[in-house]
Amino acid sequence: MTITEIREARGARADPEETRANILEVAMREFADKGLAGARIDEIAEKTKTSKRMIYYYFDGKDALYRAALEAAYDRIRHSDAVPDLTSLSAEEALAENVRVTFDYHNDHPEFVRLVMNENIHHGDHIAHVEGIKERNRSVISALRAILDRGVADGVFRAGIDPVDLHMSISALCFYNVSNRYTFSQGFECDMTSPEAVASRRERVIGMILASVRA
Amino acid sequence: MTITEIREARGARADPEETRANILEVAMREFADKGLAGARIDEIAEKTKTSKRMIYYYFDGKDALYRAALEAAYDRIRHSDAVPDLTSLSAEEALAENVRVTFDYHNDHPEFVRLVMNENIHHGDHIAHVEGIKERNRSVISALRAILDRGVADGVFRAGIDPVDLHMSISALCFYNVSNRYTFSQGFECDMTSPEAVASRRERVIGMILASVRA
Amino acid sequence: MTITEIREARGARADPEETRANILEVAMREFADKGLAGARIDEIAEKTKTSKRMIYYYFDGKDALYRAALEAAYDRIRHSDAVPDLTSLSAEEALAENVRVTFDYHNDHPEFVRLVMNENIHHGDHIAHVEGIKERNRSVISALRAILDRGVADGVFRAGIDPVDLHMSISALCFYNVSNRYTFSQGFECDMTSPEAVASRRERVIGMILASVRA
Amino acid sequence: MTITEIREARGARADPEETRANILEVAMREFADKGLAGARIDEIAEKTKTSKRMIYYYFDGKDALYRAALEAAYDRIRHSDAVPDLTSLSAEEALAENVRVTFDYHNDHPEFVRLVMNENIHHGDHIAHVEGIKERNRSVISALRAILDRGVADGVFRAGIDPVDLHMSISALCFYNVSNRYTFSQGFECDMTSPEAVASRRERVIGMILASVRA
DNA sequence: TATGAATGAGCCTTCATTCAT
DNA sequence: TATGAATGAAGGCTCATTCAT
Repeated sequence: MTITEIREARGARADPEETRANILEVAMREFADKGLAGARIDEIAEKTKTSKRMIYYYFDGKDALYRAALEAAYDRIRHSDAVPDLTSLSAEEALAENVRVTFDYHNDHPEFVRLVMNENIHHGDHIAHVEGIKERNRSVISALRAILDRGVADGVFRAGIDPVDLHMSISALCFYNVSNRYTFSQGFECDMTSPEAVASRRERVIGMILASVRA
Repeated sequence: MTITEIREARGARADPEETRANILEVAMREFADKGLAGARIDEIAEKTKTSKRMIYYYFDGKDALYRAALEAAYDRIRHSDAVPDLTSLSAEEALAENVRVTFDYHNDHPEFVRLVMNENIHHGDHIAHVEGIKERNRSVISALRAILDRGVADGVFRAGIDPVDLHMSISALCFYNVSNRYTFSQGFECDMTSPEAVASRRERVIGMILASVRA
Repeated sequence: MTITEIREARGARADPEETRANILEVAMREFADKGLAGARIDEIAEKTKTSKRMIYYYFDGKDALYRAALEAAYDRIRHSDAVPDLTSLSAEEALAENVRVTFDYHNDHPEFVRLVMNENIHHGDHIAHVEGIKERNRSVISALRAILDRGVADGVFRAGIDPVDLHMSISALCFYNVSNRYTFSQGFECDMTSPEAVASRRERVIGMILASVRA
Repeated sequence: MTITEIREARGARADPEETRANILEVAMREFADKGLAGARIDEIAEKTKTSKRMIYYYFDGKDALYRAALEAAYDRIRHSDAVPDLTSLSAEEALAENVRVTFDYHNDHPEFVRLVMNENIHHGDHIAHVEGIKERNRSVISALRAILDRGVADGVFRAGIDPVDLHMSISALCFYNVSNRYTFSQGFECDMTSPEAVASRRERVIGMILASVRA
């Protein structure tokens, strides 16, 4: 029994921060699952520990809640160790690790992938309001650039590779595996979610990216 | 004056096929633009040459119309020459051309890409009902397999490459460029839609795929 | 039994114009009774022969319905013979008749008075959108001016009286009797609605106006 | 630094009377501005120096607060010198002064006028609960009666004038200028609020009242 | 006395769908 | 085949009010 549960059992109030976080968590799942238009405030409220009214108390309405959920999803990736320190590895190993971590993050956080899909369905209307994305992205790019530079210096990578372009390729290969899971696996009658399928696909993606930068 | 206009001027009935096709065309655009939940029957009807009632006459309701739109989108790709005859080319040239055509199809038909995104948002619930997809896919795979086999025989491609896996990579790289256009270009402050950006990305995607299969 | 009632008894549809008019009629009464903020769409719908949905079909929402009700109230006064032809009467008799008609119109149409009160509560925000008011007002003023001119020519009225100012006085005395009925009659424990009270007040108002213009 | 600020800085409690008065002041303005149904407790609370909870602490709820505001408005008029001692003036001068003061009071206290309008919108439901009104009114009437009697004795006023009826006329002319400001000035494209317009209207109202009582 | 958090009822509005002609 | 009118269910949101501290 957590402290909060004890409190609640005693009829005491829950922590406001917790209430807010709980709403956000549920909203993230619902918006990821059904999209902005498809999600229902009532349903979100029901799955929450509080009432519908509190959604309007802590957030401002459906759109604002969606934006908050989007922001939270990006926030989470920012504060994860999605891009660990790879300076002790060789350029090739570092790039491989970078891809591996990216692949796993997508695979482990389908709700993030789906929120991004959704945002693209909405022509990216809300993402501009989400702070901190560009900084995060800049650090991703500079990490990649460092690896590329090292690889070029070591004579293992080709020169002239644009890190943004490389990131796009990595991202595309990692994203698609989650985003297009349903249509692809149905259309081609193949498994994309079993641990084995995931593991083997991950290795192939790493291989593709490495092959694309080799000298 | 078109034939239809003459007919209408004479008080004659509009061509049922044309009416149906018109509704479908509008529905495809609307569903691609806003998604299943976001699109509005009223709005679709308004952009149609006929009335809302006809949507229910020709189709069965919103879901059925969405399914019909999805089917039409896949139908269109099937009847396009998206996979032309490449037997006269070398294995490498054939694969490059295959990727090029796929890339261009995605780029030229964002509504198709967006409908597929949407279908994945809906967990692929409707795509099973769409006929003819699997045949199309089988032919895509067998075409790729033929190219791979030829390349292996010619000693230019590695052996043991799974054509489904290769198609997944091609698809991912082509799809992402359209599907994640909004979030990626905003997040990384780069252009993804200018003819130059598209052309250079296309070449890089081709290069990546070729590099990944080379012996 | 009206034709419409017969139709309805037979299960046939009511006349759309009638439906619209019915909604408007009910809305006028409700808005007059409770004000814009106090009136309830649900309650209006309930008192209607149709459903709530139809309010949004024929009008656009609460505000638009309120505006339509306001417009209808002014429309009604415009098409009433509130300002009859008085050219056959003497200037004094004409002015007296003008006041009498104005007084009676206010007394007989409290919902009009109350809608105007309401509009003033809302700082006249909606009245600007109501067409035809100014024309009506101009004709009211020109009628008064004609009477005044005649009276001056006949030597019975003072010269230099502003017809807009005179109309303001007439309007104030007629309006107040309906608008402030509740607070005044309670505060001063007097009757303001009995036929006798109305008749005697009407004569006094006429007397005041005449006294104010006499030479 | 005010005494209250010093108190607050020392962590001392605010003066209860002051808190109450502050709430009432804000409430009066808000109810006058938007009406009972249109005013919002939250908005009132926000404009207050204290919190929403205090509204329920000091008053009982929205309706009670509205009643208190109404009462305060009447209270204020009661304790104003709206009806000064006029015994030293001639009957005509006294009546003129009475009208002038009444006119100015309305003009200077639009929030009072608007609260009364509102109360009439609500069919005078709350005014019965407001104490002290009738006494005030009785004194108004007896003051008028004294002036009338004096004027009759002096041979300048007609006999048989009902002071309540006279007060109704004075009130109507003074009230309308504020209450119907928005619709009248818009409808007749005239100015009703400039100092000049107010002054000239005031003189005409005085003139009308005097003309109506002259022998 | 004071406050932020919480609530449920009810309000305005929209949606996909069907009916009568 | 075609259309304007009609509908009920549900969706998003706001309100006055109360609770626990």
